[in-house]
Amino acid sequence: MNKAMIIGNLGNDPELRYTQNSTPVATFSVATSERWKDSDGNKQERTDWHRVVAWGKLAEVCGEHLNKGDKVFIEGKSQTRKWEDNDGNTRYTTEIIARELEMLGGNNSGAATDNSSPDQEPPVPEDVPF
Amino acid sequence: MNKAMIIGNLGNDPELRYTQNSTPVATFSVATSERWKDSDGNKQERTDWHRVVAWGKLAEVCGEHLNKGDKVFIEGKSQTRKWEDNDGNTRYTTEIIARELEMLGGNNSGAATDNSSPDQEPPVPEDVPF
Amino acid sequence: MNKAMIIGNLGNDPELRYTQNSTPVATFSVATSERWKDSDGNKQERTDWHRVVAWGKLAEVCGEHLNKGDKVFIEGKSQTRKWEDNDGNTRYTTEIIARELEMLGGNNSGAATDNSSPDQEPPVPEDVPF
Amino acid sequence: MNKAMIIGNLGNDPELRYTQNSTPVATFSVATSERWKDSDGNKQERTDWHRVVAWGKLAEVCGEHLNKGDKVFIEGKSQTRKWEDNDGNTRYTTEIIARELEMLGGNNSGAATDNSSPDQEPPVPEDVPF
DNA sequence: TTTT
DNA sequence: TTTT
Repeated sequence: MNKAMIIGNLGNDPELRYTQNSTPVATFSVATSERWKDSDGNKQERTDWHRVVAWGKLAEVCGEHLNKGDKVFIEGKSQTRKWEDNDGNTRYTTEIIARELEMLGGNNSGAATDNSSPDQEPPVPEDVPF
Repeated sequence: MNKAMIIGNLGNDPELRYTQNSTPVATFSVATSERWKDSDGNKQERTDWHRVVAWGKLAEVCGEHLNKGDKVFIEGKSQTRKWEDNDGNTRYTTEIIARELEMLGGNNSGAATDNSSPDQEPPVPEDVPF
Repeated sequence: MNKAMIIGNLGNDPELRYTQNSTPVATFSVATSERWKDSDGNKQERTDWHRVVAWGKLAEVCGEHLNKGDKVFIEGKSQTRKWEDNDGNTRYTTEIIARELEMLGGNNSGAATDNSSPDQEPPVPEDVPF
Repeated sequence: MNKAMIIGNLGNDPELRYTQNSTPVATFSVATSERWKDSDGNKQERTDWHRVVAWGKLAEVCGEHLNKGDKVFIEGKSQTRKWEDNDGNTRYTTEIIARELEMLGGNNSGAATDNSSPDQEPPVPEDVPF
């Protein structure tokens, strides 16, 4: 078993691309938050960002129906990919490969704007058996 | 919600350390495997490695009772930590922070030997609120 | 492991009671729905009702903040209780004993009205170790 | 979402039957156990029995490879079925409809013997869309 | 680096 | 980068 489940909000609009095989791939980030009180009784908060990858029909559903800010439930598996940065260093990126997705009614108010050009990102996922 | 659940085998004996606060921390890796047939009917297999971190009493249980090769069920959350490698590059490592652990009866035959000195590892997790 | 996780809507306001021990207990029902297309391409829908029981502080949170129609995520374990109906027959009721609960922003519009007096219900859960 | 996950041991050999549609159905029971210390420091233990139903190909895998005593991980959904007992009373039975199953290496020693003829059981599950 |  |  290798199972990841998150409920959180999209930090950006899904990016929908296609592999050389014409398989649709959607990628986006989801933030989960936890709140607790520390030993001094002060409120603490932590946000974790999860990279999510969806393949096939699910990727297209994401591309069409998900927007920045939306709250979603995602179930999938956690996988770590190897890639090389510009300096030839080996890097690892862990992603949730989505298998199921439930929209939980989000903050669709206002136009979602894609956040582009981060400094350096891992490459687009390659085509793999689903 | 931010939930990770895996069933897999330990790739090494847990390393048990203590933060400056004397909080026990155990770290180890767990392999999950999936097998499937590709479109040509050929058997495929993929192994994913998960870094696991346990805190407090659970860390001590891991240090005492878990060994390389053991099969375990682990439930926790997925968190990504930032660190700097020797060249001053920012790196990210995703870990499962264990909350529950169930031993599933593993391969305790033979002495488990710790695998030491990988090229470069992320630093030991810092003391954080549980 | 014995884990139940649902995302659904409350069918009634939680009933908050107290055991002889003064331990708070909240009970309510949650509906989950699934939709699919059958082999003839017709849309099908199925709703499942889950009895949920919360104990202690979580029971009080439920009593204060949850209302009929609210959408929630609930994690807990599934337990089956034995009881006797009015005719002395042994009956079984399966419940989710909640451990974690996340409000997902529901249908708070309008006054929530409790659905009362079903024909025959299982008795209130007894006081048990948490 | 409606998700049930258990790790436990089979209380009996799976019963494999076929619906009028020739769809295979396997049914069996799985025990999960929890152990804890009560407020007086005494060890307590509780066993919960879960009725599991598998359909289609998964049912056949269960019929062929699972035996009484085996340890398994099961993932599925929780559903409650209505039926009538011999006195015409409406009864409800909650089952886990399995979607995934992982064998965890169990107690295959000795011949597994089916436990037969309980007083009164719910009828065999009907054929439903998967 | 594990295991089947 | 999200959300409450």
